[in-house]
Amino acid sequence: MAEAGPTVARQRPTTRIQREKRDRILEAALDVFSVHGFRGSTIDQIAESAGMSKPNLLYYFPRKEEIHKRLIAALLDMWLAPLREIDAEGDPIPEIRSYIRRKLEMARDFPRESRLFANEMLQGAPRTVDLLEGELKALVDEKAGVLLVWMEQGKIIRTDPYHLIFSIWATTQHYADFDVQVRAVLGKSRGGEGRFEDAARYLEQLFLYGLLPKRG
Amino acid sequence: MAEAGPTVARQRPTTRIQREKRDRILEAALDVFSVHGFRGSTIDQIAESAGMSKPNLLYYFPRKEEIHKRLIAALLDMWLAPLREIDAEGDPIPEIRSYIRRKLEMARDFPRESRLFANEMLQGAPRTVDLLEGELKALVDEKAGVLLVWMEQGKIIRTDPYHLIFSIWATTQHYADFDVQVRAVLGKSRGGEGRFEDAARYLEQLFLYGLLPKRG
DNA sequence: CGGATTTTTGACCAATTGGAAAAACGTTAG
DNA sequence: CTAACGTTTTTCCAATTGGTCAAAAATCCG
Repeated sequence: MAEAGPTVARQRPTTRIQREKRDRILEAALDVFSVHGFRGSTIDQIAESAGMSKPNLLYYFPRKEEIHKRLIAALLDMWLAPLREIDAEGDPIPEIRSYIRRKLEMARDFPRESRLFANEMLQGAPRTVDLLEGELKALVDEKAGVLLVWMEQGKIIRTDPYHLIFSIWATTQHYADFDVQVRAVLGKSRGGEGRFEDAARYLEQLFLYGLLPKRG
Repeated sequence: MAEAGPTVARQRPTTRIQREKRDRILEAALDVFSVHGFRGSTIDQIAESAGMSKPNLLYYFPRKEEIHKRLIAALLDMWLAPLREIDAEGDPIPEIRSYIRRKLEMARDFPRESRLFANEMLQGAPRTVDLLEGELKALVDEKAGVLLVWMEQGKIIRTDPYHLIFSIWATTQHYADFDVQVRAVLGKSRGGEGRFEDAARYLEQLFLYGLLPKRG
């Protein structure tokens, strides 16, 4: 009998308004969550920042956690893209250099995403642990393998590939997560937009040559 | 007339109970604030974690912000101690090495303090900005000067001393702030207690030699 | 011991929180 | 145009929040 027509409620297509509002909500939520964390953020805050009423917002995302989950999922994907791009067939040094550069650009261009992630980590990743142990670990394992090969080929120094990756994450994300501190320490004169280029230059030196002057 | 005796209420000395309870509260508050941030933490949570009732807690610290302020103040002092210890008269390489080591030990032994600080930074340091621009900046300026001298003496590579300090902060604190992620990625086999020694070895290599293999 | 002081409790409050329900309002395809 | 659907607002709710207050209980000291 079923073939005669749609008897069961079909997924209605999302309307223009739905797409627009959902986007506005996610934008606003990113602002709020990235600063105050999940528990510290309120639906009211997000709604106001998105320019709508709380019940109106809840019409699009029935609960607070839904919004947060969506943000985290989108974020992780984007966040790992640079790591995915590391090419085992490429030249080690340029590959690592451009990985660092891309990560630093992300810290500059998407600081809210970085902070959202940092907030989640600080809280023990209650809503993200599975992804970390699954998708993330798998990807890092793979790239750590690539690094190991490069080390065995003598292309880069023999060292711990996992901690190498951690140190790239740490140094680049620092400029998003600890932005206030960076600005405060650099002061008005050097805390301007130039700080990312300075950081890029410094990090390149550090990762390639370290701090010891060349001997001989 | 006033000399005859104490007519105005004197500061009574703090009792044993006061000292004990205040300590217990600060301990509990560190647990809670370091995970959930200021806004995400509740007095009830802290009180329960400290094993006392909310009104009882409020008897010792009349408001939530008071507790947080005390924690941040104590923390900053402790946090900057290793940087203070950098000795302009000392040998650059050992000085920097032991600074890295000390910072890493702090991330290992005081992860809650590190996370409390990170939380505050992520939120834009609303209760800490003054300290950052004052005390902290002054100290970093001083030590950046020391590093500059070392660079001019050819003892270490010529580079940006501020970003050098940032990179040490970032790489060491990462092991406290992103602990969940580090454990998840390293997995059960390598995520155990050994990870700090591995990190120490790796960071020493990185900061001294970089990733390029020695040529010639 | 006994009175003064310190500490703890229980009851309470106004504001805020996440969310539900339903009515009112818009939009749009037929 | 109008019925059906999508959207928004209004009203409401119970739980939680930071914090008060007076009374009760515990402690301290001579």
